[in-house]
Amino acid sequence: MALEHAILVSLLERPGSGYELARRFERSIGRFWTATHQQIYRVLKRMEADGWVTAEEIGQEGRPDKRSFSVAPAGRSALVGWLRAPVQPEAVRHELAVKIRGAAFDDAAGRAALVAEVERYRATHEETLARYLAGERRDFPGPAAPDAAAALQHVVLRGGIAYERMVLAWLDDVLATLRTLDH
Amino acid sequence: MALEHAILVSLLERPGSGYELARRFERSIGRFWTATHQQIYRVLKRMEADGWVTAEEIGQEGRPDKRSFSVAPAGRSALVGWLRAPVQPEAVRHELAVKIRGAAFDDAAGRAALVAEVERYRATHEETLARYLAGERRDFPGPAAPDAAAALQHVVLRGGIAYERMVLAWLDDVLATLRTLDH
DNA sequence: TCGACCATGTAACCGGTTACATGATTCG
DNA sequence: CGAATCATGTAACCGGTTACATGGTCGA
Repeated sequence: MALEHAILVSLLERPGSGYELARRFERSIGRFWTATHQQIYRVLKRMEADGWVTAEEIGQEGRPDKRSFSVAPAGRSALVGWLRAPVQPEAVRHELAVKIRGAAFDDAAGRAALVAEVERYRATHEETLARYLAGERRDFPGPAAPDAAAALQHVVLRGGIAYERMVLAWLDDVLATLRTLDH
Repeated sequence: MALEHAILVSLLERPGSGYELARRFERSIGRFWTATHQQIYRVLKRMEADGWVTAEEIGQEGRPDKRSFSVAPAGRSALVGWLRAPVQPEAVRHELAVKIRGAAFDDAAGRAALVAEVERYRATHEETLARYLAGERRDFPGPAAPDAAAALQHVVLRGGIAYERMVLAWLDDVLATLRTLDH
């Protein structure tokens, strides 16, 4: 249960509305923690009630009003407390790996369909990698990051890039293995 | 929702009781799909009611009886149907990445504690990699896998190994970055 | 005018986690 | 004699997903 903490980090990096948070979760934060806007609004409401965040009403012309959230002192100390707690081991859920082992119990036609599906899946990871690399060129062009927040954002992005490269290499291995079965 | 399917794959590879399944989820299957015994018993009950699996009562001397489950034809066709459906994109949940970005909002003492925590975390991944490599030497010593099921199990294991190596390299990057901040 | 985007929510459901429970055997 | 392992569950809770809802603006 760390959606609260992911939201706190994002709001400390820059205050914003629930909608803006949802968009950040689609982009940068979503690399390592996913959340839908419904979930974000619900958690934000609880965090506001607990005094972790405060909202500022911003009237906009030609746009619906938005409520911009900032982290309150209580939220900041809740985050620091969590930061210093032990890291929980990740719960892995990799559907494709289940399908690959399951392919042993399908016929050649089914395996051919899986090859096509893995190729499609591989293309989405190729796109993700390209997006990360473009983001890296845009946000971290210099030799070293200027401040702590940027340096840490960069190392997390490098983790995403390393993950995507690993997945692509593994998917090539998977495709070669699947193709060998029905040569 | 694919715990059913992970169970079907495991039971097709070898029939077994709920307890045995739970142990397999701790070991091999747990690499890419985690489940507790409570969850497994619940799902198994539903699968039995749906006719996806059948149970055989096995009386054991000096041990409680066990119910060994096998995949029924309906379960097999349910699995094949699922195998041919598109792969859902993975939902990533990486708590450590949230903490690393959060470290920008803690002080030097907090970051030092995080360094120690990352080192501990790194050691657990080192152990996991060693376990995978030992399993690979034990189960796949030859040059090529004899049958489809083994070849596919091996490629999934290679994925686990590649993942662990990537994580270890990234954690070294993280540690170097954290140490640079407070030089 | 129609689709895309801005902006914020409610409600129902379901799967996963945590806590609790039982009872036998084997081994040090 | 106590800890670990075998073996199977129930119950409560909570977080995440899916579906539904509203209403305005901007650009093609």
